[in-house]
Amino acid sequence: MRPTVHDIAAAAGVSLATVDRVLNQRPGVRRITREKVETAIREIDYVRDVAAANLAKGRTYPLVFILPSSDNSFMHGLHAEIRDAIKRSPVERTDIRTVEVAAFDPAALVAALDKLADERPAGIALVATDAPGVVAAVDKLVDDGIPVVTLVSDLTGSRRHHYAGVDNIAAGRTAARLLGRFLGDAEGEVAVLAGSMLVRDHRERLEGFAALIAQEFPKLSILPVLEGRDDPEMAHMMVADALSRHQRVIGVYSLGAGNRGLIKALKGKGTDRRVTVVAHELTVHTRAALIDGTIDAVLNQDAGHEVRSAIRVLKAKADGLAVIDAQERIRLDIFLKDNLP
Amino acid sequence: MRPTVHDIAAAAGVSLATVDRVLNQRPGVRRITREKVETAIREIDYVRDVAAANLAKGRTYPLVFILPSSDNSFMHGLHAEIRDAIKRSPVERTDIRTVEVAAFDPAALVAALDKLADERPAGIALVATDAPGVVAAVDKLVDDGIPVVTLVSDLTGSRRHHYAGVDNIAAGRTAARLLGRFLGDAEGEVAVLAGSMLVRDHRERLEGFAALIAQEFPKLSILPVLEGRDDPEMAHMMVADALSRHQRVIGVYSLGAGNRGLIKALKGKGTDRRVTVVAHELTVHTRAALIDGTIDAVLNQDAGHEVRSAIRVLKAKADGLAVIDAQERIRLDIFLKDNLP
DNA sequence: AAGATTTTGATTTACGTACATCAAATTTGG
DNA sequence: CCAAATTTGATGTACGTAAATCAAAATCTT
Repeated sequence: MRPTVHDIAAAAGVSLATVDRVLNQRPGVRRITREKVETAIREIDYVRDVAAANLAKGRTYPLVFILPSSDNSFMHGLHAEIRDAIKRSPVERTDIRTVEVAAFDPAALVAALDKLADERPAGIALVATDAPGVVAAVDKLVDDGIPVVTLVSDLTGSRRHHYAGVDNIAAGRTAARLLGRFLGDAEGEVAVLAGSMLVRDHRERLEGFAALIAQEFPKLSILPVLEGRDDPEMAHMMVADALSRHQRVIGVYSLGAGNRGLIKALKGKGTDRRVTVVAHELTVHTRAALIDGTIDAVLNQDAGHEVRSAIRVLKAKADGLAVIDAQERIRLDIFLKDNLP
Repeated sequence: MRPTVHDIAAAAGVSLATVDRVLNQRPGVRRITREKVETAIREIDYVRDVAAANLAKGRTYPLVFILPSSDNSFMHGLHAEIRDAIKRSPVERTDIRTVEVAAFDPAALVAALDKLADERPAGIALVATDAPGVVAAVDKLVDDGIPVVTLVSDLTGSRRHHYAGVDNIAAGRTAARLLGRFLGDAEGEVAVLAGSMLVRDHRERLEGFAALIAQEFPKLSILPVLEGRDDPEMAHMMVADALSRHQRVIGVYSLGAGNRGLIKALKGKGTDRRVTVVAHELTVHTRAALIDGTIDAVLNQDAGHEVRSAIRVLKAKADGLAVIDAQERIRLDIFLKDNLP
């Protein structure tokens, strides 16, 4: 049988009340006694029954998700997944609230974070905007003992407890290798469609992509990045224009969220021209394009996994428990038309 | 606040004891009363607090994993993951036992399953061997109300509650497309190395692979399958032999677990010859081969995810709870050298 | 060594559910 | 309509932990 608080008391030769004081860090215990209890805990290999503890405390986990108010299908998907998580709240003892913050606005994000410091939720998940002020605000929360995880976009240099998202440099490299290998020996140009170079994940994807193309596929040259602001109209115009102006374009890497316009432009081009396309984010549109052959591969991060992982990690950190690293690693999914979910 | 049994009692106008009788299916409740309580449960949207219930019951989930006694690195990995799960048992209230059964021996598997019917564990996970007798044995367990999930290898035609594994036909098709696209316009032969065609997952992978090659890559022809029985020596000999006898081999699909021999054979061949290789299962060997360029892509199923998913599903089924389908879908991982974990 | 202070112990209640027991009420059978 | 059988209610204990209270003991001050 699993050891209980009673076993600790017996092993340490103290009363239940003292064990409780130590376990819950209540005052009024001498150093020596505290150490005696802690030794006993280690020796009998006690782990607190979190379920029983939560029952006794009537505990819930107030969690806050800070999200940019971006209007693209990935963010919509993320919101939907959070709503699903909220539906599961009674069972999971969570109490999830979302806070929307203007996209790419470090000051607004810092303000939101500072406000939460007073509120003291059990944990915070945020889609980070990369700026020194944000790093400082996050570190302050961490110092205050509030678990923080970054979601989708990481915050390097900060002491956040965890990052629930993919490695975007690796994603860019993977896209480059797929495109390069799919194109074989062909020589030509590659167009890159991004949302905005102000976003860290887009920058990182481009960085990885460009590096690997330069290193391993010298026959391919990358055209200046098209920044479509994840807007269908704009992306359509830019891609159509690029395809007509550069007849040597044989590949496209779409690393942002504005794939609707891209797909339209690709379908509009002459059917004689074969363009190999790698895009990010699996949506109804990219899925259809994958099936009809307009897109050759889709890289994806599963928003549902990211949200559930963030919640699991925040709860675990709040309880001071270990997380299963392998379980919480967010994988970069590669979809061809044959392994669609 | 979440409704409790007291709220049910109040809503239904009965006593707590009656609610308890209904909830736990104890006898001595009139039809009408039972229905009244059930209506109340639905109306106030009651969900049993599983944590509290388990606490009261002192419940643990006795689970049994039935595994083939195969000696390959994937199965070793699976065993390791189960051992990890056993370490988490105190926290997860599981009590996991593994049963080893001779590989590819339906009779032995049926015997093991029948034996478990008496033991009545809270759930059973099995690596299925595909045979009518096994289907019948599994269906009997299901009829007895014991949750059953298949692991790694499914059992079509049975009424198992869940399958924790990948779609192997899709895996074969994905391998075919990767190989076909990587080879571009080249014409030549493709060698397939399998463990044994007696194993369902290997058969299915081959089926998907051959179908897609025939359909979309007519310039490639598939050589007769090499059955290496997942043995390094044997695989080495067979592949080396095939490579020397068939000078037109430009691609290899290794769909089994015996990649050590394959890698050795590939490294032994003349360096002038370029062979594109897609293999299954990420191990230390395939990982190294991917990095040094001997292998071009690795398809993988994460044994840890499969085990944890199986456990979650079995517990949920035992409690009559819903599972999050998206969370329990085991994905086919595609690894290039750039997105290795 | 007396009193003040700190530390420890003993005990109780609570969380939401399970399960058992006994008494009371209701229904059923004859 | 009475007795027997069934159904329902009332109540208490338990699970492992949290949290509070009050008394007792130990330690510290001077």
